[in-house]
Amino acid sequence: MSKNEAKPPKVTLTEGKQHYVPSTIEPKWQAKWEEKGVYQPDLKNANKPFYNLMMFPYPSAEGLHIGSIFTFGGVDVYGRFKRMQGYDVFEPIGLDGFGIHSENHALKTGSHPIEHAKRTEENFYRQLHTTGIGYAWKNKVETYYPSYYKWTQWLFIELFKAGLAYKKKSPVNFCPSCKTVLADEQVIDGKCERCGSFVEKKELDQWFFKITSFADRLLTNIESLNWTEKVKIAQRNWIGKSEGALLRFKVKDMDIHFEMFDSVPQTFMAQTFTVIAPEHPSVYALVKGTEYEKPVMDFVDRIKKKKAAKTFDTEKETEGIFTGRYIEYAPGKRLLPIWVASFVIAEYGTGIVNASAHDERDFAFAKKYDLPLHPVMFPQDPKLAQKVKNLEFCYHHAEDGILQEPVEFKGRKWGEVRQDVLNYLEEKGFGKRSAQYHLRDWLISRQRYWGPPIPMVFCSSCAEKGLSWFTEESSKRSYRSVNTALQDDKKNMAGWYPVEEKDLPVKLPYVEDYKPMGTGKAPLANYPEFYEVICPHCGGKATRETDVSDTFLDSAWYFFRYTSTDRDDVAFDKEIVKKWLPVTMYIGGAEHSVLHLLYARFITMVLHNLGYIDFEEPFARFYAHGLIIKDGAKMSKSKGNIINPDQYIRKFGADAVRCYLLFLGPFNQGGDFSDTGMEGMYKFIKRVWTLFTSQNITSANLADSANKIMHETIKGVTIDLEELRYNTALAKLMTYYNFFVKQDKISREEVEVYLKLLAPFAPHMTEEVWERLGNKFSIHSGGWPSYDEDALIQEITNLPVQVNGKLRAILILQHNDPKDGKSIRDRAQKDKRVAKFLEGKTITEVIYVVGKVLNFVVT
RNA sequence: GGGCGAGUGGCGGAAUGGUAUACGCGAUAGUCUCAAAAACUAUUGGUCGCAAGGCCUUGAGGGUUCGAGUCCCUCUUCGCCCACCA
Repeated sequence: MSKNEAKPPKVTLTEGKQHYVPSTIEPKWQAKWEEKGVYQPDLKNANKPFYNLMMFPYPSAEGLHIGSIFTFGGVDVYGRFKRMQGYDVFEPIGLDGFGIHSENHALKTGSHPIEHAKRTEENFYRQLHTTGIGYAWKNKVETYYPSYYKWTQWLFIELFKAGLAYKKKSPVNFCPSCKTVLADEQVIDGKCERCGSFVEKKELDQWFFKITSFADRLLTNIESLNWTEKVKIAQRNWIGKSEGALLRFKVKDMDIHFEMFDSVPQTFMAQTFTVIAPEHPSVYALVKGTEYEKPVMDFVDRIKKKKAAKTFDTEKETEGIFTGRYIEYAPGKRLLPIWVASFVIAEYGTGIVNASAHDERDFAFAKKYDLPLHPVMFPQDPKLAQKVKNLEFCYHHAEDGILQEPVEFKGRKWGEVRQDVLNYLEEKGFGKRSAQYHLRDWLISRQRYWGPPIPMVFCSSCAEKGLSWFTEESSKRSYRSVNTALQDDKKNMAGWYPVEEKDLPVKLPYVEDYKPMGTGKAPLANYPEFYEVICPHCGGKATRETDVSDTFLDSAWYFFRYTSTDRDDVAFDKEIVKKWLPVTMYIGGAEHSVLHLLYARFITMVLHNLGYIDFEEPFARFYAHGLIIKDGAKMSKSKGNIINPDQYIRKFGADAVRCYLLFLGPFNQGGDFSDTGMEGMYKFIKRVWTLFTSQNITSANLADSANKIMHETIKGVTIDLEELRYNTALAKLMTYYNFFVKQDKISREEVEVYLKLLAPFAPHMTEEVWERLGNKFSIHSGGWPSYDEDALIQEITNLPVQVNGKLRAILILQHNDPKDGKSIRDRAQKDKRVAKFLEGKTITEVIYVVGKVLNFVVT
């Protein structure tokens, strides 16, 4: 026989051949699974609850794209694996449909958001049903139905009553195109996250959640979470805790004191001037009635306008103006001129700070306006030190910089002196240790239509009397306030009352004209029939809040609701939540690292504080999946590279599509989509089908080699699945298949084990073959195969032999060959491939790692 | 500017410090066929060689080690996130 002549395969594939037609078997099993409730756990009585959750989808009207099959499929593989291991897996699905994105889409297509949502919902669920994912369909949740947002509103009220929701005028990010306010997190490079327009600053009355009062707990709890590390890092950075000193200074000739935050207190003696943010409320007080009033206030106006304008580049345009005032700087016994400076951030720290020669921005500012500088820290190199003295460059953050002042710290290194300086500042009474956070309060109100109306009522006559829910109702009932430091905010809430729980939900009325107005008022403000109400306290005329809440609030608690969709008397069933939460495995995109994940943690902490739940972290484990891209770019409508999965599912079946996507690359990385590879995966599924549906299965015992590879594969696939390494798990199954094809016969045991290992990946095909083999329904609720370590012992092992670390030969060792160093060494030296390289050399050392390698070191 | 991560065949990718390139795609040749497709068989990092076999190869350079894709340092390219945070 010549080399290339075709050999018939050992296992005949033509005999009794059954064609693999996914389009008939897939819908059949989807219907049966649902009918039998295979994926519908008994939430009350489950013994081994496992909450396997996919991050709340926010589907667009176009429906799922191929990337969704990757992520949803990957989540499902894990759930199916856990279910087969004997867990009661709860894998619910729903959709997040409120929000600007949907509303904008409705505006664009000229339909009403409600109709738009209905269409999206229908399409979304239709597509999802074709994927065969093991969802608990009875527990669906959609955020825009009153049965859901009733409880979103309830949550708002709970936060309000706890003193965690407040309203205040504030400069906010306003998108002129979306005509709404955006949270800081939704502004990217000064542009709107949604539409890309440049964001403006506007002063508007807004509702906030006091997430900052949880900053420290949100930060410290991160340590205990089993989350993808980069997401933990992103959260830490976002919370942005900075420790340092809070110092207090008096303004010369005025009864004004300023507190200032200094995160680098080591060089405090270098401070020579003070800079204050243009937006700082005290700027006017400093200059009022002086010759500086007009120029300074003009300057402030100009900078404010510039900042609001789209072209302001903070890097290049540092500007300032002198106020004519001075800080009495006690530590240095000198006066510091106060300047208004464009680069100072009003919202960070206290919006005013002393400046020194050891900060780059301050240094540059001083050079520009010829302000005094007084370096107090120098490099060890005398030449460089002289340059610092001459103010040739800014010397900062140098671990081994030597301090000269104050005398108490003369000669000590910057990097070692921090704690001592902080103690010193406290002892001298200049200030105290303090921490600042980058995290801001959560701006929760939106001047839009498509969201849950904020369930609050304002009564102006109560407001005049200083009355509010806090002065009236809360004192009648014993209501535990979460935050006792909010007395001032509570006073500012005069006139506000939450809607009574019995009157919830405040339904979002169907209105024809839902377009945003761009006036700072929401569309509902045009509908007196909506907002005109009776004050719950005095019975007078009052008005409803017409803003709606941020869609991130909808998604900050949905995982509670999934467990209790049958209850309309509570947001969630405490007992069931206790049983199922925290979520055992949460899988989602890393792009939600800070927004959704932080808000969900915050809401969970609040519910914990209010006594509703006994845990304070919602997600025990979070795994960030990767993205499927197309031609190197993220799929997006604007690029026109969105791939619709429908055609592929129709052609290749859901099993092949999801296996292909998961095989592309590691689950936490994703991959680039191409349809050539999909054909290959389809062929693989088909080959497995053909092999197992042909009549070659015997009841014979396994050959030793077959036994070994079976146990090897069970072990490998089990470990890979636990780590969500789907691509390598599939590779192992392919290798195992390649082994089958070379066998004369296959035993029933092998086939069953193989089908089970493949079942999480290809649920329909394996279920069908499982049934054809006469097994009991369903493969997915049957057990997961276990492996036997003893079966993994190698009969024959290969031992690489190296000379100076270079591979020269491979020794084939039988199971009972002597494995001691001497025997192995003797054998290796006799091997001609090795001997050749030892000839004429002196062996100085022999490294032998049992079972791994033998290495001769020669000279 | 700061943080995180990644550079491995034609392509996607695999490798607890111990046989680099598993698995798949693609490609080439063959069997079957009137032919094509499908299916199956074989080959497939580069290079020298008839062969046996040799040499080279994980972005570049250095280091640690008996041994480095893997650990350390320098550089470089790319990706993502944050960014006037005192």
